Amino acid sequence: MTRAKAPTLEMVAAHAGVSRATVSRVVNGSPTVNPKVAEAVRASIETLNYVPNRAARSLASHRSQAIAVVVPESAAKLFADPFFASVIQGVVLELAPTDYTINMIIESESQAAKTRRYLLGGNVDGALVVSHHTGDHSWAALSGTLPVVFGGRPLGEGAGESYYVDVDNAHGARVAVGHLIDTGRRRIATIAGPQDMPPGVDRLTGWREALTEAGIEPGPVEYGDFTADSGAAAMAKLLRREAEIDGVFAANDQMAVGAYQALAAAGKNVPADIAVVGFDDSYFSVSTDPALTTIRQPMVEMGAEMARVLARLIEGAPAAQVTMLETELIVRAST
Amino acid sequence: MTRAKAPTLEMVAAHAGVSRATVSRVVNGSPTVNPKVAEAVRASIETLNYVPNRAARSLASHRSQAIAVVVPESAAKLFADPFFASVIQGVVLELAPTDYTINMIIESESQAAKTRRYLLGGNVDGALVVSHHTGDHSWAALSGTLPVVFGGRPLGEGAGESYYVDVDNAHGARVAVGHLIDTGRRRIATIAGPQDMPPGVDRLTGWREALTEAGIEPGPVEYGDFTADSGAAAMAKLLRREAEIDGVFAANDQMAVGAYQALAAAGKNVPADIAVVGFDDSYFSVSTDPALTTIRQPMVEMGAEMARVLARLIEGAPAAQVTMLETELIVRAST
DNA sequence: TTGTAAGCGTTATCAG
DNA sequence: CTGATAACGCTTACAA
Repeated sequence: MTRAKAPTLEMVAAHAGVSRATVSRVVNGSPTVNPKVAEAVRASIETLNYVPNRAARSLASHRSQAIAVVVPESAAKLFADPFFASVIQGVVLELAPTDYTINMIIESESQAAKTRRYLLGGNVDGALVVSHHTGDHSWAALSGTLPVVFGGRPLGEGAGESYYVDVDNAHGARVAVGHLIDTGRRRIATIAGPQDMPPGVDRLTGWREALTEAGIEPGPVEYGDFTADSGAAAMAKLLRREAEIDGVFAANDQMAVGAYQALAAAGKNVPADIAVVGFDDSYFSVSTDPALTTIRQPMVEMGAEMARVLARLIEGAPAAQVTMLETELIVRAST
Repeated sequence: MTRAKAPTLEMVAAHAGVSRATVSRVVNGSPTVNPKVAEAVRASIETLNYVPNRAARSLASHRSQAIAVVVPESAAKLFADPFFASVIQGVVLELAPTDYTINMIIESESQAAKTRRYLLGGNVDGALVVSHHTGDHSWAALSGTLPVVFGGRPLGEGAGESYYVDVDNAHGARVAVGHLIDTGRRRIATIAGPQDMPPGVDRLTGWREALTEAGIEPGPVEYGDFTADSGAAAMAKLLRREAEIDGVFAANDQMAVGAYQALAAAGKNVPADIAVVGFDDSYFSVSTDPALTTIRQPMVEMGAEMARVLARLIEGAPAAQVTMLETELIVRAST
C-alpha cells in the first residue's frame, strides 16, 4: 500500500505547460495572470489533485498560517473547564473556514522557555492567550515581537500594551444588582471573588455602583475564591453579620450554589426570604433548585472575537486594542 | 520595533565552529556525535537562543511533527461538551512534553474535502478522530494512508481496520446493574440509548447480561436519545408499563436527570421507591437531588491513550489495535 | 565522528 | 503578463 507521491507545484506547471512561478501566482490568487492561463492551471491542479505543501510554503514565505492557542496548564487540568472549552470552541469555529491552522499549546511552568521559543521561532503567525480569571499577562512581553491577543483584562502594568477581548464584568454586575433592586430587594449583600483577579474586582465594583447609583446603602461584603465551598462560608458569614439581607449577588455561579447550602442551613427560603443571582450562566445555574438567575458571559463569542482581532493584527489591519463583550441577564427562579 | 532575526542552524554552526550537519545531529539527538562537541553545540544553541524552524525541518525530513485532532462540527457547536473537552485535554496534556504539535481541526460537511486534503497533504504525521457517541468512522478510509486513531468503537464495517481506544461500556453497565442488584433491587428497567451508537448498544447489552447472569428476569426497556427530555419520556413510559419497577439504569446521566422528573411527577421517591443509576459521571450527577450514582468514564485518560497509540503508530512501533479503558462505579445517594 | 553538498516544494526578485 | 533563478533553513546520503 504505497502512498502515491503528492503532486508538486512543479508537476502542475509541467502539466499546464507554464512555469512554476505562474502556478504559484494562480494558487495565491495573484491578479497579474492571464485569465485563460489561470484557468488552464486550475484545471491541471484539479486533475492532478494538487495541494500546496504547507512547510515549503511557509519556509519560503516566512508565514506559517498558523495561530497558537495558549492555555495555562492549571486550566487544562481542571476537569473540562467550560470557560476554556467554550472560548476555544469559538476560536476554532471562527478560524475553521480560514487558512489558519490552530496549534494548541499548554503553558506549563516547566516548559515556559520552550513555549516562548516556539512562539518566537516563527512557528506561528500570532498567538491567542486564554487566561481565565487570572488576568495573568506574563506573555505580554511577546506582544512586542508577535501579534498576541489575550482573553480577559490584563492586570496591572503592561495592560496598556496588549490587545485583549473581555467581558464587561462591571456592567454585568450592575445589571444583576439592578434586577435585584427592580424586584424589590433593598438590603443587598455580595459574595465577591478574589480581588487579585480582574473579574473579582470588576464584579464587586459593579455591585457597589449599582447600589449607590440607586441611592441604596451597599450591604455587607464577604469574599470567596470562586468555589462552592467558599461561597457557602461567605454566605454564612453574611447571615451572621446581618439577618435582614434580602438579596445577594454572588460573583459566580459556583459560589451562588454554595450560598444555597448556607441559606438552606439557616432556614432561609430562596427566593421568598432572599433572592440570589450568580454570574457565568454555567450549567450549575440550571441544575440548582430553584434555578439560578444569573449573568451569561458570551464565551464562545469571546473566542471568536479574539480570533478576529488576531487575524487583523497579523494582516496589519487596524484592530481595536480592547473589545468589551456584553453580558446578558438570565432570569430564573432564584429572584 | 524590528524583530531580531531568529538564529539559524547555520549561525549555531558558525558559533560552535562545526558544520551544520553536526548541529543538526545534536539537535536531533544523534548518537554518533562526540560528546564534547555535542556539549559545545548545545552551549551555542543556548547562548544564541536557537530554536529550529519547523517548516524547514519538515520540508527536509518529510515529517511534520504535527498531529491533527479532528472533532465533528456538530460536537464543536454543543455548548462546551464535557466529553470532547476532556478527551482533548487528555490529548493535549499527553502530547505537551513531546515534540508534536497539535492541530485542532473541525470536520464540517461543507469542508470535508478540504479537511481530507489537509490530512493527506503531508501536513500532519497522524490524526486523532474523536467521534463522541456516533461511532462514525467515515475517516476510516484515511487509515490506509495516514496513521489514525479513533476515540470510541467504530460501528459496522471497517471496524476491523482501524485503531481505536474505547471505554468498556458493556462492563460499566454490568457493574451499574450489579450494584442495583447488590442493593436489593429486583425489578430493574433501563432507559437505553440510541441503538445506532455503540455506547447505546453496549450499555443495553451490559444491562441485559448482568441481569440474566444473576438469574433475574430483565425488566422493561425504553429508548431515549441521550437527552434529558427523552429520559423523562422513557421513564414515564416505563412506569406506565410496570408500576413495580424498583431500579432503573439510564444509559447516561442526562437521561437519568430526565427520569428524576418523571419519577417526581409520579410521586416516586428516589431511592426509597426506586433506585437510579446513570452513566458518564458528568456534572449533572452531582448537582441532582439526590446525587446520582453513576459510572465514570475515564475521558481524559482516553485522550491520553489515543495520543500514545498514535505516537507509536507514527514511529512504526507496535500498538494495540483496540484499547479498552475501565470504568468506575461512583456510588452516591440515588441507590 | 564529521563535513560536503544535494535537495525538500514554495515564494520572490528580476529581467524580459 | 510570464519565466528564470535565487533563496528559505534544515536533513541526509555520501565522502572523508
